Amino acid sequence: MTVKTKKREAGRNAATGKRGSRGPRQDNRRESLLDAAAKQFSSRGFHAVTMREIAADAGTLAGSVYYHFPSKDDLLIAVYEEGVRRLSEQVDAAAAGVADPWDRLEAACRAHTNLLLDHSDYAQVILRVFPDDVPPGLERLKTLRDGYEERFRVMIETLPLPSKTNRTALLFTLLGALNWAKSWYRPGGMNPDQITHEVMEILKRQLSEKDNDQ
Amino acid sequence: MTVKTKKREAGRNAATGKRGSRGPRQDNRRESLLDAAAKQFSSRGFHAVTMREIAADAGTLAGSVYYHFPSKDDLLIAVYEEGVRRLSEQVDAAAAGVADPWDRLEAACRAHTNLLLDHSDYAQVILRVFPDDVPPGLERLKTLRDGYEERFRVMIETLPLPSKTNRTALLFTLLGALNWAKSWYRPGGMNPDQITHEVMEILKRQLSEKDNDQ
DNA sequence: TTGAATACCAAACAAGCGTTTGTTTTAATA
DNA sequence: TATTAAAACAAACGCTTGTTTGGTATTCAA
Repeated sequence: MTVKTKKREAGRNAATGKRGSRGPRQDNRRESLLDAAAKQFSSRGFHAVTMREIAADAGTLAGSVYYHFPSKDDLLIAVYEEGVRRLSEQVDAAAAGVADPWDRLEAACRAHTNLLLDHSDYAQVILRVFPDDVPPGLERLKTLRDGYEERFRVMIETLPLPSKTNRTALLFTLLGALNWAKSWYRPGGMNPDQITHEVMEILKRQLSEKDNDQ
Repeated sequence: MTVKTKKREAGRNAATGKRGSRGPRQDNRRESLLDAAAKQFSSRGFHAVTMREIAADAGTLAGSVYYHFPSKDDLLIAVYEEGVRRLSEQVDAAAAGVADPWDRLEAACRAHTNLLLDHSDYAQVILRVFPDDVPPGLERLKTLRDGYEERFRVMIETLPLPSKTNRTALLFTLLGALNWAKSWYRPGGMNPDQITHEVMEILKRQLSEKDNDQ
């Protein structure tokens, strides 16, 4: 369950100049395993998924997973990290180069929502799995999520708003609305872009500085 | 797993006039079991909790749970139903007799948020447990949740708003913001009433009819 | 072509799971 | 107080879980 004596120094050796050490092979199944884990964890939650199911999904056996990941907990953490990485990457790319603060925020939210609703099992794990599903890794997962959300806080900080506006509340309202969108995302309904736009309309419509007192 | 042949006709006999039938005893542990299950499910999720833990929490043994509930799935459904019942009760009571549409909605939201953040393990189960954690009961849980949320839809329907306002988006933004509030509910931070108020301020501030075009 | 590191397999392990069973204790009724 | 249903106990069941182990195949640098 908790951290254990690493038994086989699994995975890629970190570029030690050590003689005789070799890099990872090209046919190794680490990536397939991560993909399978992301798919299963995101759709069914951490505890409902078994190592045998993940392994089968990746075309291998439960025992073999342990060559790449020391435990089920670590496998989840690896997926979670990759999820945050991909979200950060997409959101930063979408926001980059957009000058207007509101447009920049909306572009970032659009990327966020798209990954979360459609395009990434990795990202969806972050919504489905609770940090306390994995006691040993709890703090690490919280830190990862906080680091990701930080960029939204900064974007909201730079928004032109009436000075009395509670920007913290605005941040959490925005994130809550988007992260909850899965429950109103039905086939035949609105797509991620539309959902994002509607939420932004509601939040920004009359929050712009000039229209208001103060 | 699925529905099974009920083996012992457990629990309260439904007022059959049958001779010799007796009602439930007063010292029975059904309620303690429900409480324990609500507490555990809400804080750790469905699959992470064992029947033995729930039983121990209620001061009894795993096998004894089956006198009151035919399966773990059914136990969850019972908790979920009670959660929806309590939320509905509190929200309806809070909204009753408030004339102004915005004030009524805020009162309802305040009740909702208070139960969800503070005052009810039962209510919190609804946020923590996903319907597809329990495949056999999936539809039932979805129906329960939808029925509960319906009252918010109705309250938003009666709000005085610019006619172009997307009320569906407003509903989901509101529910998303409130249901996500757990992540910004930290000791020393805002309390449920304050959180609710801040969210409402953001959503309603300039959405009132008169200030706007159309 | 060799040899050693990488990657995987196949089988087992102990522990824990939800559930069932047969029996015993407890409380309310007559 | 005797009776009977309600409730709980105690122990086991079959199965699944995450994980470990020892051996085998595969790849690639030398």
